[in-house]
Amino acid sequence: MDDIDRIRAFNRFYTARLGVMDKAFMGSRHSLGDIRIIFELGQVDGLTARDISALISIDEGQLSRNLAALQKQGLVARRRSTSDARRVLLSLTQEGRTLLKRYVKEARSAVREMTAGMNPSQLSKMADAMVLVQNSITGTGDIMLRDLAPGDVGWVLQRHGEYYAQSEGFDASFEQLVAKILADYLAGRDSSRERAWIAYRGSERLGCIFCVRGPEPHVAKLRLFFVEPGARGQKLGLRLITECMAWARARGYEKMVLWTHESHREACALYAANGFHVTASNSVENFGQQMIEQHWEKQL
Amino acid sequence: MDDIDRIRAFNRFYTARLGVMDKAFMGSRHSLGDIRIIFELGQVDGLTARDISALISIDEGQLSRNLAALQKQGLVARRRSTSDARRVLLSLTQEGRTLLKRYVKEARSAVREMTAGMNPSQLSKMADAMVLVQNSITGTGDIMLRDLAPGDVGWVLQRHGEYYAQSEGFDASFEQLVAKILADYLAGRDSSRERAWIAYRGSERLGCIFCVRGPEPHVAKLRLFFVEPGARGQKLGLRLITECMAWARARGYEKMVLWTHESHREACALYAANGFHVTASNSVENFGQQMIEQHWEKQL
DNA sequence: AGAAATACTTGACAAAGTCAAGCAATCAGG
DNA sequence: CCTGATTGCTTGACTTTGTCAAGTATTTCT
Repeated sequence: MDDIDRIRAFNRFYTARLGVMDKAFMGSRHSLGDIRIIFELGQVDGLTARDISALISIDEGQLSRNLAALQKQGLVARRRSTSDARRVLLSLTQEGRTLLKRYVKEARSAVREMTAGMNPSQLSKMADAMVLVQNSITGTGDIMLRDLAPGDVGWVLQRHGEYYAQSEGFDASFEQLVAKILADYLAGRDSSRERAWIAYRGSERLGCIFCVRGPEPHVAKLRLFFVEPGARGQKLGLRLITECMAWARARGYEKMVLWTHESHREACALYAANGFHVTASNSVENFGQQMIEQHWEKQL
Repeated sequence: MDDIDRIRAFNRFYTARLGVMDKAFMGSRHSLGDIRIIFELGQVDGLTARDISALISIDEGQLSRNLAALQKQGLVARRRSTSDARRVLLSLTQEGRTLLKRYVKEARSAVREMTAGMNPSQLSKMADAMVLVQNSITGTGDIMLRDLAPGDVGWVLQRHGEYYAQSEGFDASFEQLVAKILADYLAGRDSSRERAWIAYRGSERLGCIFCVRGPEPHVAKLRLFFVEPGARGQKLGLRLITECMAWARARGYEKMVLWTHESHREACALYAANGFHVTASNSVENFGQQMIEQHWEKQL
């Protein structure tokens, strides 16, 4: 069962689920169409008929009739636009607003019923997953950077371990090295000269980079640079490196060094594009793999 | 915007999305209802009309007419059950199967279109999230245990850091301690006397427990016991502890000790229920909090 | 054997969806 | 400022889908 099939299975499942929840409105004197119209008007005042038909994909003819009925019931007010007499600006009347409130309540309790039996943390995990689905499809949501927060260190370790095991076949000794780097960072951090950034969107972590003291006082070391595969192609790596270099420069460092492997093509390309150059390169066996390690540096 | 609202927002969003994807079938000579019937029959042969009406929530009268039409088109075969002459067993004809294949193809390409612009890892992340939503609602999926795999150590650190910071206000020194425990475990592990378990469901990690060497050779130490809040109430904690104790016993340990805090009520209750008793208890300040630490032990 | 339940089918309507035509207001270009 | 095109909405005519109740044949229960 590949991803496409999993998505199709979800679609089928959720179609049925939505059908069940829509039944919550049965018994009210309004159809689902009417209710959607009321919801839309509740969110934005002064929509035109065309706006609504585009928003909820309803036929304009149908909508026209629905609106006529809602107006007759005293729920919706129509007034001609003064600037363009073709348009009819729609809004909910006071009565309409009251009804909307009742429908919102019913919708919420339908959701609550669907999620009965879930504990609060399960519930917000599910809501997180839904937001992720929504953002994946619409491609929205802003990526931001922050300093380390609880759980971040573990995430850095987890993703380095997982990702490099999967993509380059690194063995457990790599995870061990990362664990040591992180433990050292946490234990003996000089906060004026060292810091880390986590890139995140909502509650999802998308990348990281660390700036730590190098071998000499005026030299900074870039470490643990990582961008989630799913978040690549959005210049996030560039953003992290830029941020890291700017911070190091501001703290008085004069040079920045880093250690990596030739096989990390994407990262190396970024380093090169940002003015780093290779100072040493030799073939070694590390983490159970034959590889070419590289030392890079750049004057800040 | 609370969880319920986020779920409602998702419902609205996904209703529209499903509507768009259903348009993929427009132009075929079948309605959505017909297509659903064909899909169901494609999955299971020999369904009765009632089965289908229950599966896809369609009125029996409607279904009866749909089936009559599909039979007339030579896509569906109806035969009376020999054991119960009221029932009509339905199945796809060869022609029906061919058509189904075409529709599956169209459905898959509609999904692909919806997810165009996503890279493969984003796509499977989204599919994972969908499976999580589905499992959250249906409550299904088996929880299993395994030894550490890449990424697990980081997850243990991440969740300990996050969870205790949030629930008990522990500061970063706790994360540091956990990092050290894990780094030590990875660096100097005696695999015949020490091991760890991760509880997981699908690609989601739900809990962990570690068994390591204690102060004396015949004494085992239980550490880093954790169950995701969202996975509690399913006896998973008990399962982890039982597994851990059984393993320690089998490895020749005679006693098991552990260190915890009184505030971890749920865990303490589990320890007590499994024959542990408190051997020492004193008030200390740890991780930025005033707390009562406890030493527990149990003869294996 | 007779009442009740089950598995459909049919008829009669109501509701929702679709399509094209129509009307008034506005815009764009000479 | 005149004219054809476009926009925003409405209306009519029609098809499709959804709903409810009643009907038939069969089976189950007692």
